[in-house]
Amino acid sequence: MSREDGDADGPVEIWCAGEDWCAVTATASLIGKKWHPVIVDRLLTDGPLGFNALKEAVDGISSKVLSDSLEDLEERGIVTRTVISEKPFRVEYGLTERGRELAPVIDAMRTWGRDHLVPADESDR
Amino acid sequence: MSREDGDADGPVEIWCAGEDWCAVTATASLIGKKWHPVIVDRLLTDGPLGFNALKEAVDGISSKVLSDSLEDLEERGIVTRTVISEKPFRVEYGLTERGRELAPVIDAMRTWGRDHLVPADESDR
DNA sequence: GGTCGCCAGTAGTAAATAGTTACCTTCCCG
DNA sequence: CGGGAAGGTAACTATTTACTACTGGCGACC
Repeated sequence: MSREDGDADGPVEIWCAGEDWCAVTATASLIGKKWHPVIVDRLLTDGPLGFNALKEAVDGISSKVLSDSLEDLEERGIVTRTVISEKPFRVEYGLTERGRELAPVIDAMRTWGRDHLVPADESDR
Repeated sequence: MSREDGDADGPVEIWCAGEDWCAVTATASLIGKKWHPVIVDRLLTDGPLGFNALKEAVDGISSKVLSDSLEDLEERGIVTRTVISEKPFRVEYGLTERGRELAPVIDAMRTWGRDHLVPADESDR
């Protein structure tokens, strides 16, 4: 199962049903997936990571979901998967340019979260 | 079923499992729901809307999903549901201050989408 | 040369989310 | 009175996402 990169070097084709193209809907279909933003965030912060290192970094995700998510993100040209060594089989996940440009989105999310959400155990209610 | 507003006037309590609080994960759990960003976008753009007007604006969503989404967003203090008139029963959905502050996130999403995604029918492949 | 643990995942299944179709109630208009 | 708009709900199906386990290669230790 060699994940084909296909159109990873051009804009991803997504059609937003309805009268006109909707960038918000399209973007939501990419990062509106619970774990995708965190994965991208960790890759932005901690640079290229191996599978298990990324799993640790994301903290709470399962192997399967991470695997599926990475496959999805790779297909969409956001994440790169590089085989570093064959014999002691090692891979590294990183971001494409397109992925790195998601930084403002992730950052806006973090800012909003910091301002409007609180950890449950710190609450005074 | 009077949707209780509860903690709509304070930060929502969400705990990000693991060693430290993660604002990105928490925010993703709120807006990482396919339609939530678009709903917020439309409310930001077109101001307060009635149920069916919002359904038209979002273009593609079903009554059920819109209903569920609005309930969810209301519980989290992002959307307000105001009964405008009782006898010819009319409601209006709008954004709270917290909801309005999602604007930068939505905007970043729209910008990214415009730069990196294209409508399917415009593609040359 | 066995077995411990690290690395990179799969398999199978459960739970959540989204979508479909149908239907309900109250008004207002003609 | 009949039909349409507003604002949904109910029941069911389909799809997606998530979780618990487990596999299998390789290297290091003993």
